[in-house]
Amino acid sequence: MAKRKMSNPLALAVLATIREQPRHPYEIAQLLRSRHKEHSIKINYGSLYTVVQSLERHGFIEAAGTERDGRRPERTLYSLTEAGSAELVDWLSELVTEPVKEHPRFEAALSLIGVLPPDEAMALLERRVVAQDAWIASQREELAAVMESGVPRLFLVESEYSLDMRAAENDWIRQLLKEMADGSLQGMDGWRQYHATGEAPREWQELEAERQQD
Amino acid sequence: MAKRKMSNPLALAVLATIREQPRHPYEIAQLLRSRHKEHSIKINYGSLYTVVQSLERHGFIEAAGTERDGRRPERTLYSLTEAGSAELVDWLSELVTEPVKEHPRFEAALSLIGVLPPDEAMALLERRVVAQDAWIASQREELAAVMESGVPRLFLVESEYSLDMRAAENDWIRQLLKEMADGSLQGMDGWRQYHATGEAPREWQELEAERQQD
DNA sequence: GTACGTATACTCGTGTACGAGTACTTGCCG
DNA sequence: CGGCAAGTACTCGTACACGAGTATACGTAC
Repeated sequence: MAKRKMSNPLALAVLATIREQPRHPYEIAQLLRSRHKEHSIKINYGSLYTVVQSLERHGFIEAAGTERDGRRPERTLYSLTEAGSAELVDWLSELVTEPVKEHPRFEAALSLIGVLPPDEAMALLERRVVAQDAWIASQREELAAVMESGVPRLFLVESEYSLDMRAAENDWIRQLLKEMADGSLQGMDGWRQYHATGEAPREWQELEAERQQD
Repeated sequence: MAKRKMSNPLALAVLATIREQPRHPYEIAQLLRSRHKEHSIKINYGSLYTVVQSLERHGFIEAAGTERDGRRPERTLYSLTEAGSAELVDWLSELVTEPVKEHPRFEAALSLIGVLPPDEAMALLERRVVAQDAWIASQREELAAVMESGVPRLFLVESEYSLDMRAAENDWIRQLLKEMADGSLQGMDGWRQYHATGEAPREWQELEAERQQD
């Protein structure tokens, strides 16, 4: 499949808000923030204007005149083109359907965790769990308050998703810590030995040699 | 806390491999790939050389001479500096401890899912679940094979993490689909009405007006 | 009426990711 | 032994993210 012309999900959000009615960039940012979308989509002014220009260059939006509020600077209103409407639905459908390989920083950290001594690593993982439990609790309260105010859950699914995935991660880490502590995670002995002596266990070196043969 | 000088986790991986012994960039890429780190850390030649140059500029690594293999081009070996060693441990510790706000594309898609008609959205989510179940199953087999070959689980935790988080996401989506289907997800009626009439339900418009007052 | 803080609206220089390319060597197969 | 494909080693031009800044208007408080 051909690559998409746009890559930043902020572009998708811009298309979605313009689809409702023509808008100018600053207003789009305000609207996305008032809907608390900044938690799921990065919203920076620099990126926003770059994205708007790129959407226009690709024919997904077009200038639909200017307006002004009092004696403030004029601002350009953008409206959605037919191509833009199609791109919005097509790209959104693709993102809903196709899992994308992301590279979370925690996953990168896990892949290098052997660099840290075992006890140190476990202490840090415990701190992560505690910090994340606190964040999860406070976000659940905030979410409950927003639902209390009448916002339908349909508009909060991404926040629920984020929260539940963080909770799932913490469950996973607790299980990992348990297996590290009771030694059932294979490799714990070698890990300790490596940090005690500075030498990788012989069987690790042999494994590495084998893998580089592939 | 001051911002880090490096931002790309690939830099962390470079530091970790150079810490074992001095290496040249192309070899670092080969080594990371032989260890299957490309699943958790993006490895592109262009990025790699940029990251190596940046690490050198910040004093985390330094050129430690050149070598050549036959009549191939000479290549520069890099070794870790004391600052680099400290940065490796400090940055890795931070990534293990501190949850980072990421913006997965699926979360962005969820935040705009109302743009799609409900039945269409549900069908797409079902396809995602199916595709991801298949990926999870095939990755579990691959993981089992790698462990069968003797690689300790310590070197596979990031793959286990990735798999288990994908499985957790699928469980979450199945639950969401259930609540969408039985109507217990608040907002389903309004969502259907919106796509049937093209008009947002009155109570949604009133809510939005309130929220923009904040 | 003035001062000042906040809002509105946007820009630009810098840093960086990276894809596709370059140049040459080596090894394998016919 | 020669041709060719793959490997080795790296580069560069382009695209874009974005932080911190700019300029001006407006509203509030004294």
